[in-house]
Amino acid sequence: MPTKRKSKGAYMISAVAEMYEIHPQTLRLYEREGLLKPSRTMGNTRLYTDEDLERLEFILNLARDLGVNIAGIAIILQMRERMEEMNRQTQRFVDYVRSEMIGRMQQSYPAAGAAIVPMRRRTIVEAPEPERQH
Amino acid sequence: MPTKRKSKGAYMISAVAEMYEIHPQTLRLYEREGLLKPSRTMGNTRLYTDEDLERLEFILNLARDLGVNIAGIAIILQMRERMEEMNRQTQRFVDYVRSEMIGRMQQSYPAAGAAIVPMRRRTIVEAPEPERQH
DNA sequence: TTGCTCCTCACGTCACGTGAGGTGGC
DNA sequence: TTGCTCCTCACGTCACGTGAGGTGGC
Repeated sequence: MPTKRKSKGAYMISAVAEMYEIHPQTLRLYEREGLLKPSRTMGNTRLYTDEDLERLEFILNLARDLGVNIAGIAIILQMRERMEEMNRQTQRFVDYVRSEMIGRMQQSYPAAGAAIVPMRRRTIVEAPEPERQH
Repeated sequence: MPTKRKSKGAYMISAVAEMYEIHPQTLRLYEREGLLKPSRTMGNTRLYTDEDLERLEFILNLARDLGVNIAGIAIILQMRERMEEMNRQTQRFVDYVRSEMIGRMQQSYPAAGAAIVPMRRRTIVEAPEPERQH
């Protein structure tokens, strides 16, 4: 017996439509345009994971609140991924510098260690500001 | 006697329109929507600098080739600025690490210096790929 | 005067969202 | 059977680009 919710964190289209007050056809449109890629059951029914829903929330924020069209959302999604990758890379580099060099620095330049710590905090950037374009 | 070109690197609207095959009204529209901010003469005539034109090229790439609407372009422009700022900051940090620590590192861990150099090259990211969204 | 500039108003086109209509599987 | 799913086709609305029309300064 099918239910709207398939398993922990996997939703069928009508459940998602209800949760986000979005037309099921719109969800299918977003998939057709490449914004979402939900998995499917063997019977070809779409299954949205929590990860898909996080992505959907991001999409809806852009589409509804900011008025961005589908082409723009596609670009922004890939820029977001690139920024996240850059941040991961920067973070790895910062961690490397800290673990390999801080000890040595503290001995001769105690002030330098302080300069590295705030840098680390600023590298987390995930999404654009939800500012309204008048 | 007024000319289309005001001075080195400052263009009046019809010159810009001709160069990029864009309707003058479209340029005014982009300004009204906040994408471009050309300066003005004392007589209130728009003057586009080379910097404005670089920005315009970026906008036209998004609008014409990728089909992004104005709201999307506004978001993408501010994400681009943020990425550039992140890169500048990362670059400063990398330069700092290199100048302050490389000498010391080379003495005890010669391989570590090599790991820093490639990191520096990857931090230059300016614009999204000009891929067509089918 | 000429050829540019400024502005506002209005229209055609197209993308997006939504609805209808018909199908099929759990 | 019921209530979901899938799909395609079509329509209304709105944003974007463009044109017209009237103004003013170099």
